[in-house]
Amino acid sequence: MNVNSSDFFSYSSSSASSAAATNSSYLSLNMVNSNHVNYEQIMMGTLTEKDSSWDTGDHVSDVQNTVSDKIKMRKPEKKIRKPKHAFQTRSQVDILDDGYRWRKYGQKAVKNNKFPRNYYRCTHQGCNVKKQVQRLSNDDGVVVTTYEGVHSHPIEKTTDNFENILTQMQIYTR
DNA sequence: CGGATTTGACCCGCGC
DNA sequence: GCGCGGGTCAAATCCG
Repeated sequence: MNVNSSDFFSYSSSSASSAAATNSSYLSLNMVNSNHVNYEQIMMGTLTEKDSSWDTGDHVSDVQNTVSDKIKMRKPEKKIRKPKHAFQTRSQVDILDDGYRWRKYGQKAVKNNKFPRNYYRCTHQGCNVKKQVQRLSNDDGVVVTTYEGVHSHPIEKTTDNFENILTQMQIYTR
Protein backbone atom coordinates (compact mmCIF):
# COMPACT_ATOMS: atom_id res chain seq x y z
CA MET A 1 0.00 0.00 0.00
CA ASN A 2 1.01 3.54 -0.31
CA VAL A 3 2.36 4.49 3.04
CA ASN A 4 2.37 8.17 3.22
CA SER A 5 0.96 10.04 6.08
CA SER A 6 -0.39 12.49 3.60
CA ASP A 7 -1.95 10.06 1.20
CA PHE A 8 -5.45 11.08 1.95
CA PHE A 9 -5.62 12.83 -1.35
CA SER A 10 -3.41 10.72 -3.49
CA TYR A 11 -5.86 7.94 -3.88
CA SER A 12 -6.33 7.89 -7.58
CA SER A 13 -2.84 6.78 -8.39
CA SER A 14 -3.23 3.04 -8.49
CA SER A 15 -6.88 2.73 -9.30
CA ALA A 16 -6.77 3.90 -12.83
CA SER A 17 -7.76 0.53 -14.17
CA SER A 18 -10.70 -0.04 -11.92
CA ALA A 19 -13.43 2.03 -13.36
CA ALA A 20 -15.85 0.96 -10.71
CA ALA A 21 -14.75 3.65 -8.38
CA THR A 22 -15.70 7.18 -8.95
CA ASN A 23 -12.33 8.54 -8.46
CA SER A 24 -12.89 11.88 -6.94
CA SER A 25 -16.24 12.68 -5.56
CA TYR A 26 -15.79 15.93 -3.82
CA LEU A 27 -18.07 17.25 -1.22
CA SER A 28 -17.30 20.51 0.36
CA LEU A 29 -19.52 22.14 2.85
CA ASN A 30 -18.64 25.54 4.04
CA MET A 31 -19.25 26.69 7.54
CA VAL A 32 -22.01 24.47 8.63
CA ASN A 33 -22.76 24.90 12.25
CA SER A 34 -24.35 22.40 14.48
CA ASN A 35 -24.66 22.56 18.19
CA HIS A 36 -21.15 21.96 19.27
CA VAL A 37 -19.38 20.99 16.09
CA ASN A 38 -18.31 23.39 13.46
CA TYR A 39 -17.72 21.72 10.15
CA GLU A 40 -15.69 24.03 8.08
CA GLN A 41 -14.76 21.87 5.22
CA ILE A 42 -15.37 18.26 4.52
CA MET A 43 -13.46 16.48 1.88
CA MET A 44 -14.42 13.12 0.66
CA GLY A 45 -12.53 10.84 -1.61
CA THR A 46 -13.36 7.42 -2.83
CA LEU A 47 -10.56 5.04 -3.32
CA THR A 48 -10.08 1.42 -3.89
CA GLU A 49 -7.53 -0.62 -2.17
CA LYS A 50 -6.36 -4.14 -2.22
CA ASP A 51 -7.53 -6.63 0.26
CA SER A 52 -5.95 -6.92 3.60
CA SER A 53 -6.59 -9.28 6.42
CA TRP A 54 -10.34 -8.88 6.59
CA ASP A 55 -12.98 -8.41 4.00
CA THR A 56 -16.57 -9.15 3.46
CA GLY A 57 -15.77 -12.60 2.21
CA ASP A 58 -14.00 -13.61 5.33
CA HIS A 59 -17.19 -15.28 6.56
CA VAL A 60 -16.94 -18.19 8.90
CA SER A 61 -13.33 -18.70 9.62
CA ASP A 62 -14.30 -18.18 13.25
CA VAL A 63 -11.43 -19.16 15.48
CA GLN A 64 -8.70 -17.83 13.38
CA ASN A 65 -5.69 -19.04 15.24
CA THR A 66 -4.33 -21.28 17.85
CA VAL A 67 -2.44 -19.80 20.68
CA SER A 68 0.93 -21.28 20.01
CA ASP A 69 1.60 -20.94 16.35
CA LYS A 70 -0.10 -17.66 15.61
CA ILE A 71 -0.69 -18.77 12.09
CA LYS A 72 -2.86 -16.22 10.47
CA MET A 73 -4.62 -17.52 7.49
CA ARG A 74 -4.48 -15.08 4.72
CA LYS A 75 -6.33 -15.19 1.53
CA PRO A 76 -3.90 -14.11 -1.12
CA GLU A 77 -6.31 -14.90 -3.89
CA LYS A 78 -8.83 -12.35 -2.78
CA LYS A 79 -8.18 -9.05 -4.43
CA ILE A 80 -11.44 -7.38 -3.81
CA ARG A 81 -11.30 -3.69 -3.31
CA LYS A 82 -13.06 -1.93 -0.57
CA PRO A 83 -13.92 1.70 -0.56
CA LYS A 84 -12.33 4.17 1.75
CA HIS A 85 -13.64 7.57 2.55
CA ALA A 86 -11.57 10.23 4.16
CA PHE A 87 -13.27 13.03 5.97
CA GLN A 88 -11.60 16.04 7.34
CA THR A 89 -13.80 17.81 9.76
CA ARG A 90 -13.25 20.65 12.08
CA SER A 91 -14.39 19.79 15.49
CA GLN A 92 -13.37 20.21 19.05
CA VAL A 93 -14.44 16.78 20.08
CA ASP A 94 -12.91 13.71 18.56
CA ILE A 95 -15.81 11.42 19.29
CA LEU A 96 -17.95 12.13 16.27
CA ASP A 97 -20.97 10.00 16.87
CA ASP A 98 -22.40 9.13 13.52
CA GLY A 99 -25.14 6.86 14.71
CA TYR A 100 -23.33 3.58 14.60
CA ARG A 101 -21.91 1.62 17.46
CA TRP A 102 -18.15 1.51 17.34
CA ARG A 103 -15.78 -0.58 19.34
CA LYS A 104 -12.29 0.67 19.70
CA TYR A 105 -9.68 -1.91 18.91
CA GLY A 106 -6.41 -0.10 18.70
CA GLN A 107 -4.50 3.08 19.12
CA LYS A 108 -1.20 3.95 17.56
CA ALA A 109 1.04 6.90 17.61
CA VAL A 110 1.55 8.45 14.22
CA LYS A 111 4.77 9.92 13.10
CA ASN A 112 4.92 13.69 12.70
CA ASN A 113 1.93 13.89 14.91
CA LYS A 114 1.76 14.10 18.60
CA PHE A 115 -1.75 12.80 18.79
CA PRO A 116 -2.45 9.10 18.52
CA ARG A 117 -4.70 7.56 15.95
CA ASN A 118 -7.68 5.57 17.08
CA TYR A 119 -9.04 2.51 15.34
CA TYR A 120 -12.68 1.61 15.59
CA ARG A 121 -14.84 -1.18 14.29
CA CYS A 122 -18.54 -1.39 13.83
CA THR A 123 -19.96 -3.66 16.48
CA HIS A 124 -22.73 -4.97 14.32
CA GLN A 125 -22.38 -8.65 13.63
CA GLY A 126 -21.14 -9.22 10.14
CA CYS A 127 -20.59 -5.56 9.46
CA ASN A 128 -16.88 -5.16 9.04
CA VAL A 129 -16.72 -1.44 8.73
CA LYS A 130 -13.69 0.18 10.21
CA LYS A 131 -12.82 3.74 10.83
CA GLN A 132 -9.85 5.55 12.15
CA VAL A 133 -9.81 8.92 13.76
CA GLN A 134 -6.78 11.13 13.76
CA ARG A 135 -6.28 14.73 14.60
CA LEU A 136 -3.66 16.99 13.29
CA SER A 137 -0.95 18.18 15.57
CA ASN A 138 -0.80 21.59 13.98
CA ASP A 139 -4.16 22.79 14.97
CA ASP A 140 -6.03 20.51 17.22
CA GLY A 141 -9.37 21.57 15.86
CA VAL A 142 -9.08 19.38 12.81
CA VAL A 143 -10.07 15.76 13.01
CA VAL A 144 -9.53 13.39 10.12
CA THR A 145 -11.88 10.45 10.06
CA THR A 146 -11.33 7.65 7.57
CA TYR A 147 -14.14 5.22 6.97
CA GLU A 148 -13.44 1.89 5.38
CA GLY A 149 -16.18 -0.33 4.07
CA VAL A 150 -19.90 0.06 3.80
CA HIS A 151 -22.39 -0.64 6.51
CA SER A 152 -24.79 -3.46 5.81
CA HIS A 153 -27.39 -2.50 8.35
CA PRO A 154 -29.39 0.58 9.22
CA ILE A 155 -28.40 3.20 11.68
CA GLU A 156 -29.76 2.45 15.06
CA LYS A 157 -29.58 5.74 16.79
CA THR A 158 -31.85 8.54 15.74
CA THR A 159 -30.12 11.60 16.99
CA ASP A 160 -30.68 14.55 14.78
CA ASN A 161 -27.25 15.96 14.98
CA PHE A 162 -25.36 16.84 11.88
CA GLU A 163 -22.99 13.97 12.07
CA ASN A 164 -25.83 11.60 11.49
CA ILE A 165 -26.99 13.42 8.44
CA LEU A 166 -23.47 13.51 7.15
CA THR A 167 -23.09 9.79 7.38
CA GLN A 168 -26.34 9.19 5.62
CA MET A 169 -25.15 11.46 2.85
CA GLN A 170 -22.09 9.33 2.59
CA ILE A 171 -24.20 6.24 2.17
CA TYR A 172 -26.57 7.65 -0.37
CA THR A 173 -23.97 9.21 -2.59
CA ARG A 174 -21.82 6.22 -3.21
C1' DC B 1 -21.51 -9.62 35.35
C1' DG B 2 -21.07 -8.41 30.48
C1' DG B 3 -19.56 -5.51 27.12
C1' DA B 4 -16.35 -1.80 25.92
C1' DT B 5 -11.69 0.11 26.41
C1' DT B 6 -6.76 0.01 27.31
C1' DT B 7 -2.38 -1.12 26.02
C1' DG B 8 1.69 -3.75 24.97
C1' DA B 9 2.93 -7.35 21.89
C1' DC B 10 2.72 -9.18 17.48
C1' DC B 11 2.53 -9.16 12.40
C1' DC B 12 3.51 -7.62 7.88
C1' DG B 13 5.05 -4.85 4.02
C1' DC B 14 8.56 -2.00 2.52
C1' DG B 15 12.90 0.55 2.13
C1' DC B 16 17.63 0.61 2.99
C1' DG C 1 18.33 -9.21 6.80
C1' DC C 2 17.02 -5.69 9.70
C1' DG C 3 14.61 -1.78 11.32
C1' DC C 4 10.68 1.07 11.00
C1' DG C 5 6.00 2.41 10.49
C1' DG C 6 1.41 1.18 10.45
C1' DG C 7 -2.41 -2.04 11.56
C1' DT C 8 -4.46 -5.68 14.56
C1' DC C 9 -4.93 -8.90 18.47
C1' DA C 10 -6.05 -10.04 22.94
C1' DA C 11 -5.47 -10.29 27.92
C1' DA C 12 -6.29 -7.28 31.52
C1' DT C 13 -8.90 -3.75 33.16
C1' DC C 14 -12.69 -0.61 33.60
C1' DC C 15 -17.34 0.74 34.04
C1' DG C 16 -22.44 0.66 33.57
